[in-house]
Amino acid sequence: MDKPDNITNPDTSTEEKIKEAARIVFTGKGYAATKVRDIAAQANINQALVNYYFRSKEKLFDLIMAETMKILFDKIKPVIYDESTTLNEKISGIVDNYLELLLENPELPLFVVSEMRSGSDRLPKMTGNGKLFLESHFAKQIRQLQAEGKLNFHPVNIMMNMLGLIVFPFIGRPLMLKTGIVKEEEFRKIIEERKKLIPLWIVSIINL
Amino acid sequence: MDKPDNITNPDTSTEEKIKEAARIVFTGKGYAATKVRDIAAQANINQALVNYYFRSKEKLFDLIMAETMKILFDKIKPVIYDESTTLNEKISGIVDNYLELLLENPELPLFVVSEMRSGSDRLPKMTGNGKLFLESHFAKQIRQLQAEGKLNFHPVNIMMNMLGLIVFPFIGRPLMLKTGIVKEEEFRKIIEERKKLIPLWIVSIINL
DNA sequence: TTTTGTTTTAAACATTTGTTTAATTATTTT
DNA sequence: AAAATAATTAAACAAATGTTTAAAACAAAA
Repeated sequence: MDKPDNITNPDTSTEEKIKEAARIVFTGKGYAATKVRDIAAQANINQALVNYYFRSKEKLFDLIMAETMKILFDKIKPVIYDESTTLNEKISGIVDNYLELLLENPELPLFVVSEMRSGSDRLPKMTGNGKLFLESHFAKQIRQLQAEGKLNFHPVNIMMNMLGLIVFPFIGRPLMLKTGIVKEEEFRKIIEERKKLIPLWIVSIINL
Repeated sequence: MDKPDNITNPDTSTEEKIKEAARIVFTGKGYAATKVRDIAAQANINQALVNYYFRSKEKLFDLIMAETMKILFDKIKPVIYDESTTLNEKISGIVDNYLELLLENPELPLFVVSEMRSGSDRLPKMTGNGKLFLESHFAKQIRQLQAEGKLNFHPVNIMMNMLGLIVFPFIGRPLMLKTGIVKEEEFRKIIEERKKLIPLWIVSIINL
């Protein structure tokens, strides 16, 4: 019988253990606050192995960041490029997919935006992703809406609102917990509730 | 005649210069990425003076963070405690006040939430601020709404949505600029537009 | 003016932290 | 089994970074 945790199994290989540990520590604390020693400790391996497998802290970070961005974009790409669905269906799809993903990875939004500060270097090329969105069927449907005069504001507001409503609870979660405005147990329930509500809200906003 | 930039003028005193420089660098890059040397350079003073006036990087940071939180809370306190205004008026007041403040200080939201990560220590007591909000007239009016059965979801959603709609554009700004979804020049115009729109959106959401 | 106290400076210091090295152990190849 | 290659380790290294020091410059008081 095959050992499921064989050395050849990439999921338990040292390289993969380091990547997974790096993902956890980087997304939890950000690049600057993360020490290579933290990653080694999290992975339960010798510190030198981090450099042995990934050359440098920065290279490892770039890898994690690129993978993270890919996860985020892959999650909506099929939805926004689907030419067979209505705008409303796409909105529901985006909300569902993202809230599900974020419930599993609550630190992702804060991780991405904190590393994307104005003056920051070490940023992956994002222009491609921007184009990818602007050329989507979703974007086309919004432009359509605007062309028909059914939109009373700048179309980018739709994007801002949707992302804001989806993502903000996760970004503000530590703060809301800290201030006692929300309790830990309620949070998940509230997010589940929002899965149904946000699409209604967005549509209501569009048709205002 | 008095010199406006006299040595006794607290605005140009060394201590104040350091504080202002620290505010700029901390809010721009976060605690971990900020070097004491960065602050000294930004303030055009000798590095040792930072420790001379503020003892340690951490003490200086705590001061800046506390002042920042105070600015943020002072900005809405008069609005949410005003017993003579309607809920809708309060919403408009909050949106106006915050968007105005954030147009002047676009990095504030990202600064606050990045330093408030789940596992982070070095956080100011926030329970007081939470109470401050929950005891406000604004919170009372929302509970009232709920008691009358006019609210079809958890009341905290109102808070999440309002803050999300106000704050997210500033949090996502670097990313949106980077992806090319928004151009620098449009941003301010869009925010100005949102001053009128967000209150409408919130009210529409509440009454859904 | 002399003295005293405060502010500023350059340098040194100690610690943290990313990276490298050289030796050891484990695995693969011949 | 022997040789070669790869993975792992503990230690060392070098650069960075927060903090301290001791002297100099400056201002205030006597």
